[in-house]
Amino acid sequence: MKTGTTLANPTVNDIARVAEVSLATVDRVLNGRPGVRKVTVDKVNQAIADLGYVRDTAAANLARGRVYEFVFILPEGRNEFLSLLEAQIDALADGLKRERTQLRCIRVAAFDPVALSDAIDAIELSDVDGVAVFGPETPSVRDSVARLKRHGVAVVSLVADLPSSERDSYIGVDNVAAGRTAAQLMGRFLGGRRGQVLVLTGSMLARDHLERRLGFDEVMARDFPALEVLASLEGRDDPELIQRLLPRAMAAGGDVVGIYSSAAGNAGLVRYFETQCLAKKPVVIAHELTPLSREALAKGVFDAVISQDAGHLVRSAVRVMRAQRDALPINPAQERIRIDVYLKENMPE
Amino acid sequence: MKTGTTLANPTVNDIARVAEVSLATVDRVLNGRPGVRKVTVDKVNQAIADLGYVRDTAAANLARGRVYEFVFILPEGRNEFLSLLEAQIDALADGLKRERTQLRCIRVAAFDPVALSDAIDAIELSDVDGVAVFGPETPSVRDSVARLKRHGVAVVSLVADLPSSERDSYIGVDNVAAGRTAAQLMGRFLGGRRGQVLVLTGSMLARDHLERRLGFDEVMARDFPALEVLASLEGRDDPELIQRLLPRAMAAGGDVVGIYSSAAGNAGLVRYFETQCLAKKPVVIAHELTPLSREALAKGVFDAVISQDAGHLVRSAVRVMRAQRDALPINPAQERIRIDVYLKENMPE
DNA sequence: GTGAAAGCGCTAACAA
DNA sequence: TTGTTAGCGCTTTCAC
Repeated sequence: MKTGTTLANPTVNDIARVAEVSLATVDRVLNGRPGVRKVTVDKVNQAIADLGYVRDTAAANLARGRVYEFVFILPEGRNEFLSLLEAQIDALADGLKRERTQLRCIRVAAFDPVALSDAIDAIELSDVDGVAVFGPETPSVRDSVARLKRHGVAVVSLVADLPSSERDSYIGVDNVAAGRTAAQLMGRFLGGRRGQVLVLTGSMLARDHLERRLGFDEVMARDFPALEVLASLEGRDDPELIQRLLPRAMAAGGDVVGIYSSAAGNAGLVRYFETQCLAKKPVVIAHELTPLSREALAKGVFDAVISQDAGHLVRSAVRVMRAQRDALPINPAQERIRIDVYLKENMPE
Repeated sequence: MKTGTTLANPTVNDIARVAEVSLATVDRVLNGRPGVRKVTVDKVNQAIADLGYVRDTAAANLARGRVYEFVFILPEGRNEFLSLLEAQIDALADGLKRERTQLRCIRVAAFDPVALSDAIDAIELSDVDGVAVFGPETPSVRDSVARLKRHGVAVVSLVADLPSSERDSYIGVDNVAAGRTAAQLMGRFLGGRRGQVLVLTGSMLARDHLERRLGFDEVMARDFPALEVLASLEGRDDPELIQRLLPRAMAAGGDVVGIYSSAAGNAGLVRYFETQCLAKKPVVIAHELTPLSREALAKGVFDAVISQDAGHLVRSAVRVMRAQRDALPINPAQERIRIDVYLKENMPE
């Protein structure tokens, strides 16, 4: 706890005095603006180092009258997780107005790389400070991201990473680990039973879904060889489609003792259980805590839900983009999105 | 996303102009200072409402030259969770220096109400804005908290609540729910096995431990009648003591298939498993993710860990105390501390 | 290349 | 009871 710092923090005035230059020059050096002799720059930097100066961002922004403009690009589609995410963006946007920060939200056709890169390309570079992208990674998307970066726009990938693009960072959970977690819970909850496990996925294009499946298979194969994991059912996050596909798959499987719903579109799954009357309900593990999955948990239809906090996701995205724009450091621990595990007992609220 | 607001936010100057008063008067009204006629107050408030004014906190703090002073009171004792908490306080303190916020940390004898209230009473009221208290609730502690509140100091309870005191809010998990979660996991992981479950607790004085036990018993009795929950082993968060008590309890139990370690002092538990060589390892559920419990999880000594994020805890405490001091609203969703469930698959890092 | 001075939105002496 | 004014730490014209 002890601090050896002088109590009064040094200011630009102190730097100016020590370096024997004017405030304007200090500012120029501080912000890397041209038009200062090298010797002067050195003098100022020396003073900064000597005094242990740290810039007061609040004061700087006040003086600048700076307004941050961030845009979120989300897939279209009315699934519960997306609604949650958008609600959080709206809520934060409201609170951030007093902090000179504007949030905007764009929706593009889901699982459609062209639509996504078109949307990114349509962004007016001049009045945007950062872009948060939730969508599939393809060459055209990579190019669009590269264009943003070339123009100094902060870019983060949201929920699903774009690892080979130039995005500044990824805001979301480690989806492979999330899949592993689901598998561990599935295996443990099944407690030695044998049988088949059905996996519901969204799209093979979606990196998050793919990674979850990877992690799930890995742990199932390693730790629970008595359980047979069936091929994925591609539900495209579409409740109707899922509800249609499910009965067929369940029948074909033979002895399905577990269902892992690794994507969105839980509504279809829930409705299936409402209409069917199964002798022995399989263990169900799903993703994302939403009003729908909460109810399913409470009623015992879902046994566990793996989730990521939507509020944290958007707050984190904004913090990271702002830090990136201001060339300020971030706190990695604070920005790490946790893989939340919910049983009916630990649901928040 | 659409906003109907005028782009240029109204400032105190606008209010002054519209209300036809001076800046000083506006400021007085804004800050509820006395010495303004009722009619004038009304005029100003009218203008504020009409313009939809929201105060720029950054500018206000800049002008005030305000420095927040917050103190954390933690129990003494070198257990891993406390170290984690203190490390987070130190880390945040460092980052907060540039935001005019000072954090201090006091340690008082654990499980000792008198020491705690003495420590609270010793706080210099004049130079403290808020106090975060982690300790047992007793009449003397309640009185000490009341004294703080009388002097306008913000008070939050940390980790364990002081519900009948006048603390402004509680920063920590719902410990009853945490206990319930532990029980659900225990029962599910045991998958129908019968036998006994040992509960390790810290102190009967510690509200958090008590509440966890309550929740644990509730769910075990309701959902897993085949499992017999034994009386608590009071380990006082002391690894040595725990290591001594454990073998006896295990032997006495007969057929212990599960251990719920509801408090700190996991080191003793881990050491016990290192020395003993059990035929069939019981399912172990512990609290708080620390370097020690991470390793135990990774090695399969612990099966699950219920936790609360130490970083979140202290950031939240600071945000809440600051908001309280500034009479500003908080975002309850952001301040809600989650009950984290960790398996070896979803450990962060 | 460098500096003087005004101003961002707000607060706090000090006058009146 | 109210207003005038200087100033928080930083940026930014506009001169020199």
